[in-house]
Amino acid sequence: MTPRPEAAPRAPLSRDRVLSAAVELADGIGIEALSMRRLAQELGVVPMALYKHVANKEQLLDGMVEAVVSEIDPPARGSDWQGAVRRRILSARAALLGHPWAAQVIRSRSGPTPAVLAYLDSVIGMLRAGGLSVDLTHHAMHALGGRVLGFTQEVFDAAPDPDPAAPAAMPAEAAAAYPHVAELAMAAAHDGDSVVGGGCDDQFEFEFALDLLLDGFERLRRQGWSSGARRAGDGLIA
Amino acid sequence: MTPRPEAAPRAPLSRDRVLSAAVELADGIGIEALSMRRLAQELGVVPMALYKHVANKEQLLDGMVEAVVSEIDPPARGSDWQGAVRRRILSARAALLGHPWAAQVIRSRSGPTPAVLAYLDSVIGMLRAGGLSVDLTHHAMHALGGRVLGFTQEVFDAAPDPDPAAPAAMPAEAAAAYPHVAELAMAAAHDGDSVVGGGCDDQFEFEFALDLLLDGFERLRRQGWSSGARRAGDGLIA
DNA sequence: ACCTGAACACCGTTCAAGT
DNA sequence: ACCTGAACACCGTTCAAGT
Repeated sequence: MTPRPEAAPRAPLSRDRVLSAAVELADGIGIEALSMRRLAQELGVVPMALYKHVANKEQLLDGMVEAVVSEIDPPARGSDWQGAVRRRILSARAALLGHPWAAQVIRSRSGPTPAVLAYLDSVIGMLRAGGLSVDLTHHAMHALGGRVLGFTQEVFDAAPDPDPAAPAAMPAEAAAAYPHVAELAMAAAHDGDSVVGGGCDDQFEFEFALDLLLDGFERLRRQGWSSGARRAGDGLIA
Repeated sequence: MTPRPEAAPRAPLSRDRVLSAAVELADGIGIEALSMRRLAQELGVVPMALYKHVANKEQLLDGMVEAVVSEIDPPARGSDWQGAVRRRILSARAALLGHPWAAQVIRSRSGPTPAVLAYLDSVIGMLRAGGLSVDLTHHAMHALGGRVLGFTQEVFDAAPDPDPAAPAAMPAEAAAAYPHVAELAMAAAHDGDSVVGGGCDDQFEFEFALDLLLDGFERLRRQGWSSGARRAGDGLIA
């Protein structure tokens, strides 16, 4: 038999080629139809060949998340903290809008991948630079929830902390790479909480965000706000 | 062969028995491990027997959502609108906390089930009764996102509107059963949008919620707020 | 008419056999 | 040493054969 007549000789497989093919395929046929077998077929390769480049499907999904998150624009500089944070979050939203499956997959990961951590770190850094205390920054990040990644969803599915007794368990290298994340984790640790692990007071975080929104609605109601103004914040702060 | 020695003669299968067994099984082994075959085994029944009571797995999941949502406390009466809405949303959160898979499954449904619609209708009614305009109520519901169902997540995954040209396409019976939902859908329709379908201006809704939160953070920052107060809204409104 | 075993077209992944 | 076909233990669902 001649080797596969219709297919041009494919470039050799690589992790990058596998990941970008997976992203493109998920964009095209949807995340629920993406399978190792279907992806292999798309690459003109036997299914088992993929396992040379990703350990399993979980790691494939991790890699796809990294690919999408690295499309987010780097932070712009200048202007007030609210404008800077606003631009960065809207840029994340724009990046994820091109991949409708991405928010769901990010949420389904058990923890943040490095690119996600780096992005969160930069947003935290912007809030801190704007003068928000560590405490307020912590709760603000929870309130933003998945908005911080461009979507109206919590960033990660609730997963039981694998080791709740662990103190500020962030390894030194990670703390160096993500200093703002580390600062929050450290501060939360003396409550037995961890901003990275699942140890926060979820009920408090939930009510914090809920009350911010309810108070905002009440303020807009008193002002007779209507969406003609096209900006919720307009006129809110004297 | 004697018929299945260990199992007591099972009560005859019914839709309710199938659904509550599915909820219990998902609570126990996780939603990703819940399969038609596993559920059948749990009920001491051949897999195909389930298909007498649910058309397919999608309809099984719909039924599971209905079961969980019907656990939400009915609305309490009295007190200000913020307190009433707050209590109802926290009750929804409490109901869903007992079923960690529920938020994810609700989001994965293509549209709201009747119990979900009824719940949303009641929350909308509370906001309207509190004096919020139809317009503000509409955006408030989007801003609350999945909080309205007890979790920090958009209620439904973005799905392309099957018929974007449809006008306020809510059937008369549905409009009668869910009058507050109908009011919002009607108001949004003249923009070519539908609060039920996917036709809203997502970008506006996203920025509306984002700006409410950012303004809230800024207000707290100016006040030197710290979480010792344990309530984000404390002192926000004069 | 009702129920159900076998079959179909899939999965992700292991493993042993081929080169 | 590398690659890969076959196999394993699953899926949801169809369908025809049994009662």
